[in-house]
Amino acid sequence: MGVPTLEEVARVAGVSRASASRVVNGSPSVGIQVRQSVERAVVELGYVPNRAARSLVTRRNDSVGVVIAEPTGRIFSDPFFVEVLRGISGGLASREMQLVLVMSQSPEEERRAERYLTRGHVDGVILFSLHGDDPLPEHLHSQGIPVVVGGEPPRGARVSYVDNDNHGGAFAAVTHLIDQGRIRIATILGPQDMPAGVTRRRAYRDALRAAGLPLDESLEKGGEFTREGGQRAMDVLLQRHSDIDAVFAASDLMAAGALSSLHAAGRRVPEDVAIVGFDDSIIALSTQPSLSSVHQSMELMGRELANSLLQTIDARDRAVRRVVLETQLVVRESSGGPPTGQN
Amino acid sequence: MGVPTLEEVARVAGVSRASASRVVNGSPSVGIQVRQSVERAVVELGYVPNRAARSLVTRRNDSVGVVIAEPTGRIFSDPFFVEVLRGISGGLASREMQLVLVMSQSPEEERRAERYLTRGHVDGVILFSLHGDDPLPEHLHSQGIPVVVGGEPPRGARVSYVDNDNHGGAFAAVTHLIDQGRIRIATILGPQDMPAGVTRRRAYRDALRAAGLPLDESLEKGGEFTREGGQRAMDVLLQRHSDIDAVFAASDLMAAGALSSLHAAGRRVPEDVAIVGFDDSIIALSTQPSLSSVHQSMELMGRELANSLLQTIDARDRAVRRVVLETQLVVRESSGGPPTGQN
DNA sequence: CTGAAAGCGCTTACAG
DNA sequence: CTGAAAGCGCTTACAG
Repeated sequence: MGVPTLEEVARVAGVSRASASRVVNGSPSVGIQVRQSVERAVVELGYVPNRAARSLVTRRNDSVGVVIAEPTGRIFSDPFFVEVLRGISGGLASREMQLVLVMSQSPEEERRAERYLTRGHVDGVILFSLHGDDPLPEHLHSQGIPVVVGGEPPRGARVSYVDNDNHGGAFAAVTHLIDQGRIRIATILGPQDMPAGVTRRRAYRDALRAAGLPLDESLEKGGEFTREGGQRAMDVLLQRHSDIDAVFAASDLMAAGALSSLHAAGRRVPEDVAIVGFDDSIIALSTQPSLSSVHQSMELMGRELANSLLQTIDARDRAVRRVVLETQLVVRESSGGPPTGQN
Repeated sequence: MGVPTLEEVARVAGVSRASASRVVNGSPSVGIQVRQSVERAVVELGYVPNRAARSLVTRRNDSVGVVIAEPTGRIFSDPFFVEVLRGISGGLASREMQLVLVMSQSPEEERRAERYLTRGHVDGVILFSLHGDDPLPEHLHSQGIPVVVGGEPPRGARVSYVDNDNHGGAFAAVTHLIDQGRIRIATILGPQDMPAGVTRRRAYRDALRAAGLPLDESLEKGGEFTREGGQRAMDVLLQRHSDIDAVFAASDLMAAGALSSLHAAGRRVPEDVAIVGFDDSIIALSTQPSLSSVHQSMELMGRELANSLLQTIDARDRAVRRVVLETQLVVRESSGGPPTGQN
């Protein structure tokens, strides 16, 4: 007994193994009679195709690799990961494709991962949370492996990607502060070796410019993408300019740090200084006061990543697909929104 | 050309396919001569075994399924997930086992996931973040599939598991508050349909009892495992007892909510009320003041989950393995620790 | 539309 | 210790 095979399905249905296979794979050229009896047999026996056997002949795997390149310790962005994974999982589910998760924590493991991915174990690869100029996406792509990247890919990598509208979101955030009558608006920059960091800075400047406000580099201060980084940056900014009345921080975590700094300096938020973060992560609701922030849907990004990859795999083309997802400003207490738990 | 096969390796090495296979699989009964020439050929050709072909005959998959049963929306515990995944990934890496992630977001998807897992697509399953009395672990186990659960499994499921020492951690937290001279110690309970919630409550009581402090049920108040839940619970507790001088919250997120409530009520933390959370998540460092909390290593849990599962798979036994991981109290500002960023 | 047959790349008794 | 051979469960030209 054990697990039923196609052979048994065919026998029960009274047809050849080839016909049974055609029905199972939805081939159109199958007689209605044959189809029905095979379908009945499948149900009766509880038949499920053996992936390995199928894979051996089709040379497909019905699986995609998902690479999280984040080294340990950069937990700050963790809350995103699961959301993205959820989205990918959802996007893959309808196709019965499985999600093979690859996390490399050491250069050694990274090499192993790359070997694994290039040896035809997966039909395509989704990469996200890339640091700096990671050569992996271009590398995979040049080997003919369908690849799509979450976020803007490293320079020089001619691969498909799905990104959030960082510019639009940051622009809206700064414009919101301006609309509140703020005129000395500082910014806490994200890492300038990450595309998102660079883009959010550009949007900050563009928004000031659009409003006719003067640019002043001393109102910009970067730091690590951490709470402490945000706190220190805010300390410095306050020291430079005691008249700052608003801050746009490139991440919620940095904004939370800035909040501490402002608190320590005796500034009231939002009365003295208004502040807006970016991510709209769980942190935005944990701070006191609650944090205005730019919302981005990481689950949607995951779903789009899956869709893009599936399209590339199906099309077998080498076209570069780009998708930019809308972001949205959520106003909370820290920039004058109403108190308490609005979602 | 294309990908080299065992056949080619054998030809280059001048041996039979069977011998080549034995070398690749590390069989001991192979002559040194044969071994060396095969190894050379493997390197020369860059040979990597075809998983599908191997799987077809061995009836193993070299993959384990990881199920995250968490429905969308319960993001609060997200930061854990990636850490656990990282641990699992690390634990699996040495064995070249792949991690197939299964996230089901609807009952429909859950059925599909279960079908997938029971059809021999994976060699074993790791489950975590189970809610209530999920029948899945027992179900899989009864079908002979190696299973290990992260956290205490649902009642009635006789399966292996890895858990954090919830009792020890909570006991230490409450004892710490007592040591600080606090005598009216309230607790914000976690969901009582989750083992962790029940155990932490029991530990709270045990600690009070051990110190000779009276038990008082009106000092216990539960709520959802959210920030708002914590806030509301604290509101109620303060209303019941204006003389509360300490709080043990069953999660950091609830503690953050309690902090807001205390703030709104004009209580100073830790001067008037000391507070300790549980999880030592990123939230503990985002609050103002920083939050004392019980640390648990979710990455370690992941690693142990992988190890346990691998053992079960190898042993082919049905033994129930239990591992309890140490937790550790981290004292920060909210209970009298020194200010600012100690890790 | 349907079936007989070849073959995907590997492992593993079975002999020797 | 080594090799010839069978067989894992499936798909897919190829004929008809």
